[in-house]
Amino acid sequence: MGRADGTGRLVSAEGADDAGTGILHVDMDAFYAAVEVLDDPTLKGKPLIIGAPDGRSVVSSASYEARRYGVRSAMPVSQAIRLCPHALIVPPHSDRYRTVSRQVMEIFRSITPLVEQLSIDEAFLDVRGSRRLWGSPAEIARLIRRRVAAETGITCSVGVAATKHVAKMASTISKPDGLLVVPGAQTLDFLAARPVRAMWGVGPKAAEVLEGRGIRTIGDLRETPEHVLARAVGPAGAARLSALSRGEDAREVETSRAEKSISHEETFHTDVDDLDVLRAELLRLGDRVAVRLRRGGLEAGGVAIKVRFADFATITRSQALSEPTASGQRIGEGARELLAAVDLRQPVRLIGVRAERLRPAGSSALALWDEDEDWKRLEGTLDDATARFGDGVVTRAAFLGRAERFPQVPAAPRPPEDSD
DNA sequence: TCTGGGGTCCTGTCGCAA
DNA sequence: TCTGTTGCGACAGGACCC
Repeated sequence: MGRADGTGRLVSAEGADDAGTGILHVDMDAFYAAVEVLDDPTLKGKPLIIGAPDGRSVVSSASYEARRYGVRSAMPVSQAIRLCPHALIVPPHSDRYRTVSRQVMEIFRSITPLVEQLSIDEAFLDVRGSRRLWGSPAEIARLIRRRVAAETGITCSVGVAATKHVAKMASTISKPDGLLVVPGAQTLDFLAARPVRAMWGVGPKAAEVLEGRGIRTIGDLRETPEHVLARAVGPAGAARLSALSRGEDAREVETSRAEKSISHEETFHTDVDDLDVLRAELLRLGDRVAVRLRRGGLEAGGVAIKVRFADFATITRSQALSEPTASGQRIGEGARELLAAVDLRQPVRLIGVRAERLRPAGSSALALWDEDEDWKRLEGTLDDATARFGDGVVTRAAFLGRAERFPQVPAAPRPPEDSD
C-alpha cells in the first residue's frame, strides 16, 4: 500500500498494487501559496500567509514553511503573525487562483469526462473506464501528477482507492506532493487504525462525542453497533459512519450539481449599530445575490438573512417569497423585513443575505419587469448603458448577468463642486 | 486571542392538516 | 363534534467542508 518516508506522510512506491481501485482524489498542495510562488519565484521556500492584512481577516492558505510554525487555514491573521512573525503576508488574488484551477481541471477532463470538482483546488476522478487509453488507476495518477507539474508548475497529491471516501483520506495522508494507492482488498486494514477525526465529515464536535464513548479509531467505529452510534451522532450520521467504517461508500463521481443556495455576507471593519447602515447593506448584498441568480438563470423561492452580533452570537431568519424572483430589489426587501423582526440588542459584526429554494428562471413578464426596476434604481446620472454599482460603474448587460464578466471599473472622479 | 466567506447537510421544534 | 395521532413543510441552528 504505502510506506512512511520520514516526513510524516505515506506514499506508494512505483508499481504499487492498484487492484480493485478506480477513484482518484486529487488535491493541490497549499494551492494559493503555490500560485503566489509561481508568480513570484523569490517567495519560494519562505513562510507565506495568504490573507488580507487588515484587522478581522483570517488565513486563507499558508505555505508549508509557515505551517511548521503552527499557522493553519481559518486562523485569524493576527494570531498567525504572532506564531510566525517573519512570515510574508500576501493578499489573496482570487481571479488568478481561479485561472490556474481551470487549467488544472482541464488536464483532468482531458483524461476522463468523469470529473467532480469539489472546490477550487480538488476533484474526484472516476478512471474505471480510462484503462485502455491511459493505463491503470495508479498509472493515471502518476500521469496527472507529472502533467500538472509540467503544465502549471505546481504540485498535487493524489489518493487512489475503490471509493471516494478512501481516496480522499489517502490523498490527505500522502500530502504534500505524494501519491497513495489503497488496493480494494486492503481498504479495511487501511481504515482500521486511522483516527475517527480523519474521516471526511467528522469534525471536532463529532470526534469529541465519539472519543468520549471510547470510539477513537475507525476500527472501533466498525465494531460499535449502529444503534449505539445513533445515540452519539443521530440516526443519519450513524448509518453513514457505520458504512464508511466498513469501506462502503456508494457515492458516484458527480460531474454536475445544481446549486441550492447563493449567498453573500460581509463582516464590518467595526461593529455597526446604525439600522440605516444595516438596511443599506442588505440591499447591496441582495443586489449581488440577484446578479448571480440572473447569471445562472435562476430564481429564488426564499430569502434568508444572517446576523452575527458583537459577541459572535449568530442568528438566521428565513421566509418564503410570495413569488420566485431574481430581483435585487425584492430580495433586499425580503431581507429587510426579516431584519425588522430581529431584536438588535447588540452592535452587529456581520450581516448576510442568502437566496434559497432555487429553481430555473422563467422568462415571465414579471421577471423582466423586475430586472428593469433594479436597473432603473441603479441607473443614477449615467447614460442608459452604464450605472453606478458599489464603488464603480457597470454595464447593463453585465448587471443583468448577460455578460461574461462583471466589468466593474472605479467611477471617474467627480468634477469639483462649484464653490463661491 | 479573537474568530472570513461560500456552501451542504442534518436535526429539533412548531404549526397545520388529514 | 371533539380528541389524539401522524405526516409534512417551514424555520432555526449547528456541524462540517474548503
